[in-house]
Amino acid sequence: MNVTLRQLRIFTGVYRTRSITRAARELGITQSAASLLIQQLEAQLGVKLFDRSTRSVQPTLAADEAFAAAERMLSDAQGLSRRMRDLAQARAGRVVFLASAGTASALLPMVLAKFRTGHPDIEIDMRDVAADDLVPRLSTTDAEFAIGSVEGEFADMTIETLTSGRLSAIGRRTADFAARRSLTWDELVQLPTIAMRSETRIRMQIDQALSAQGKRLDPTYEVTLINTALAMTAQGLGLAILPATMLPADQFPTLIARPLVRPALTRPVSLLQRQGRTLSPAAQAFVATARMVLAGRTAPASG
Amino acid sequence: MNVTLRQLRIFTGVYRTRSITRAARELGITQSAASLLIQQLEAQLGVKLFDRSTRSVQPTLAADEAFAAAERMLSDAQGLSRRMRDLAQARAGRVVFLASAGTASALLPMVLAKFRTGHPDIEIDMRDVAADDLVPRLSTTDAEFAIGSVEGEFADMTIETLTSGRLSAIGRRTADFAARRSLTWDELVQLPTIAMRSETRIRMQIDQALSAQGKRLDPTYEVTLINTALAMTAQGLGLAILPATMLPADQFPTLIARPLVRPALTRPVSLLQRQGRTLSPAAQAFVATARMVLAGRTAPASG
DNA sequence: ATCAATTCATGAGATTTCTCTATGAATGTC
DNA sequence: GACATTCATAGAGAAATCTCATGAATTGAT
Repeated sequence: MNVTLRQLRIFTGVYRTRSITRAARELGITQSAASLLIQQLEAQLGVKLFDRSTRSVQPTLAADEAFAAAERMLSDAQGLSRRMRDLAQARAGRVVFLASAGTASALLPMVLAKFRTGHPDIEIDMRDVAADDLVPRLSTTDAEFAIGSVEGEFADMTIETLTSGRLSAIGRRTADFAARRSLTWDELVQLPTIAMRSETRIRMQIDQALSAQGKRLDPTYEVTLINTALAMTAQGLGLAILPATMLPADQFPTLIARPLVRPALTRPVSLLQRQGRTLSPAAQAFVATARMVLAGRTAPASG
Repeated sequence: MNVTLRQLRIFTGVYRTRSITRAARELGITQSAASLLIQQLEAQLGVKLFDRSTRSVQPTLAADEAFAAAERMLSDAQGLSRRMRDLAQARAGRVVFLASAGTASALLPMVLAKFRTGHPDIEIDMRDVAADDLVPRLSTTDAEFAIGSVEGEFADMTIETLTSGRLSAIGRRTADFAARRSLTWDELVQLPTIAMRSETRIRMQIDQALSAQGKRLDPTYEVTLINTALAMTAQGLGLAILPATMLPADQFPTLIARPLVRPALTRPVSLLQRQGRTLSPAAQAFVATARMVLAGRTAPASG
């Protein structure tokens, strides 16, 4: 057999209290059990640890040395337990995940803010990545999950839609615009529009869908960053063509979104995970927060 | 229950080999036992440590952290075992002991030399002390034993005579002197003599014994250090009056000792130990060496 | 597609280990 | 000298741990 932490625990107790009886009481075992544990430890280490008589328990020199080592191991053990408990309760740890550029800039900041209030000590490593890279990167890096607009099926991946936004026209809350329930893509032709540059995934989805119907978006402005589009819209330069989910209400209180129809397009925001890999508790907590925050933003099934 | 080293041992094995079966084999237990231990550890830490399927055993992030801590504890445990084994076998450690000034200078150097050849890594802390202080110091300091000329009984102390030297006249190996079997104290009066100063224990013993018989030593020279007396003798300044044990043959090859009689006096060299306190293995080894080396020097019972 | 092989999980039973109670021996106290 | 305290030990019972047998999932080969 081998040295056990149990033996070390009683050993340090005896060492400190200079009494088997007292140490046993501390640990909640009987004196005889403690006596036996000490004898075992001595046998396993091959060293006398205490000179004991019925009246006194004197540590030997070897015990002095052993004590230091034992204390260290026990505090390591306690540290390990505590650390693991913190991890389990998502009170500590680190969340490494991938986010597509659009999601990272427009949608995740509010998730991050919410998460931080509940889990202030968890480190977050959000890596923004081109949407096409989400799946390959997730397979190869240490990221635990990915959030972004991904459609289709992938081997060894599970996909869960967190929210999906209808492609919308976003504009200032004018009486005119607010009165509309929706707009058609055709109507946009007559209006100044701000769309994402055609290299972006959002724009590609739009162009594909429209061209299938023989239509075409011809924006007044083309930008790279979602925030730029929104800021320009807030300035009255035109209507931003974006998924409704991408509009942070608190940041742009003057703007409202109206769905675009004919065709109605939706853009999902999905959570990707590697199959058969549990998320760390911290990641689970983060995902839960994301679900909660984003669920409130899902567009109704139709409208 | 609590985390055990056993669990950590199998945990690190599984972590390294990525296989419960292989780790179990390494530890010499069955796969099912290993599987169980991992489950226990997970339960106790409250964290999933491996994502396991029948085909793969993937450590989680928590496992990465736990592994480092576990490795540390295990290597501490091994270090402890090894260190204790070294101590037990007197391959390491430290011997702290007291020696009376005379013993320390004349008798112990050869013990130390012998001991060092057999136990090169053991540290020695020899504290030389006035003979009267041996007992009180042994009770209060961390010295494990004491060597010196002590007679009588002491509470809580055991005394063992290691060697005893007859009080002798030490002189150069002249034909005249070598022919003598012994000398009487009375004969000394006509010879030049070198004795220890009257504050020393050796001298006090002599003076007491002689005065009981109405005699008296009247030395030509009085010195403090035994070595001084011997060096002077070697120069032919006179006969040194010392216990025969105090003559290191290798250091003074020209000198020989002849016992003094009427009265014949002996001076023991004793080992003092605290009762009920085991010596450390290193100290035991040292004491064994001392017994061995000094036994060869004990004067025959009479002659 | 089927079959064999590998690997992990689980349940039952056996074994080992642990712990407790009871008791004895030693030692210091009043 | 009686008493109280403390450690050691023996025996019984409880708890744990291990092994064996088996099942389920997955991979690779035929």
